[in-house]
Amino acid sequence: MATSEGGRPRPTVRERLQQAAFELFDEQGYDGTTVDAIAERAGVGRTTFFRAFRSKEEVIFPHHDELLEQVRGRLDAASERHSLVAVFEASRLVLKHYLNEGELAQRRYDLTRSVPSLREREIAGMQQYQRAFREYIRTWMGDELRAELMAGSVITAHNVVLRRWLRGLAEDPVAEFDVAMTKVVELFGDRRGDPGGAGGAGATVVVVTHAGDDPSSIAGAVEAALRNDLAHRAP
Amino acid sequence: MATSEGGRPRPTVRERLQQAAFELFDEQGYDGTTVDAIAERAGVGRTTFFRAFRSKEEVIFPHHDELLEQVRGRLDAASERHSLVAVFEASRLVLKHYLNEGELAQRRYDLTRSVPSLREREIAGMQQYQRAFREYIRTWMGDELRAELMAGSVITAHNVVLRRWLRGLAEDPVAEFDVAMTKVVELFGDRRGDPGGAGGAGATVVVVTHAGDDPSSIAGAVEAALRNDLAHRAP
DNA sequence: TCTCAGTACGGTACTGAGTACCGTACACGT
DNA sequence: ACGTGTACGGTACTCAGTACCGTACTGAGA
Repeated sequence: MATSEGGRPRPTVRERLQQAAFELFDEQGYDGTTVDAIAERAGVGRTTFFRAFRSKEEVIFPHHDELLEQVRGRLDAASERHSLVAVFEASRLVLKHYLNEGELAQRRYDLTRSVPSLREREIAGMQQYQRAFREYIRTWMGDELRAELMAGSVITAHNVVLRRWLRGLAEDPVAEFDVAMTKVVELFGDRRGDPGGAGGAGATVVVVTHAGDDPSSIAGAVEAALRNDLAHRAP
Repeated sequence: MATSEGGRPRPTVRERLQQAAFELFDEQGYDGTTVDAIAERAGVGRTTFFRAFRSKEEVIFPHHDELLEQVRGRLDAASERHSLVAVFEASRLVLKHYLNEGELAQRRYDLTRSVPSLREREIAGMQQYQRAFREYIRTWMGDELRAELMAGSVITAHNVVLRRWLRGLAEDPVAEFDVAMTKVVELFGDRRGDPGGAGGAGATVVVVTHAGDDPSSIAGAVEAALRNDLAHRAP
């Protein structure tokens, strides 16, 4: 259902609302657009809008809750032996989600940069990921402060790469993500005599975190990551 | 003005509103309290409330803007030679602000833990400090990612100590702050061959960051910091 | 075909935050 | 006494979000 048998799939109410909303945001700005106007352009009633989206902001952050659940699931499913890899895979999950959103992510980025309330919302959302990471990391790492610092660093590294991609500065964001995560590992996993340390660091981890992906892409990603890494290392 | 000559200083409208607001928050919760109710209990009109506070949330985060300005000022005033110390002093400024707030900080903490919208607000506020740190650090440190990670870590370390104090777990939060910042320095300032590195690490920095404080308290703080540090270091 | 239940939708009315505007009282300096 | 600024209260408005009700469509079973 929601797609008639014949021609192109008929957009759902939710999709029509989202389309109308972003059109109006472009034309009049976020604050200048009322929910009534969105519903009217989508050809539905105001009530229907609030049935499709819990709030006006949720039009812009549509799949946040599901993604958060996926992240938690990925972390919970990980065995204790591969905790660090689990954190990487989970944060990579977030990055890939944004990459898949494509244009929507870009438009949201523009909006969050210009509308303070949306920026707050986005930050708060990121904090939820950080919270998930933090709680998970703390279970395997004794040090509370250290776990907190690492969780924050994972999120930060993710955000740096994501922002670069959103600004069109990153040709291969996934490779950059691996480089960034490698730096995080160098920071946290490469300690002197620390017990409970996270094992090896550097390019090895890059390969491991690619485990769930298409094998043919691994070689290229590693190559790009190493090239990037070397460029940063010794100038 | 605003204090009559004679007995105790007459509370300003702003103070009366804040008092009334927190009373009602305790009695009925944040969402269950309307601005009308706050104004009524304070004995003023609704309009006056919005003249004293820009929003209902601002009753709970009253001096945020000023503090942010102080942080920016402290960073801008720092000479390039002591960048790391400037970051520490600025983040210490934030911590001390909360410590000085005393009971208000505790009540806000309780509220932010139970009301999601307030938690978002608090997180967004912290992000502004992080932004100030990030932009400052990036000017002296070439590496964007590294600056971002460090700024995030400074904020995180601050928050960990602050939360411990708010939960009544920290006897000497300032000393714990110094320990936490020392760990951050170990993480970021103690690199192998990195140029632009942040010089020495460890307890030395603790002394330096105390430069602006009462000299008599330095000895005790250093002693406490070292004791704490040793307890964490070799168990 | 009729009926019944579930669902999806629209409409109305309400609460509450935040804004704009106007009127007024009470401080001052002259 | 006379303006003048300022602080305050009141009214009326916009808009997000909620609650509730009525109705049209749909599909299963008799």
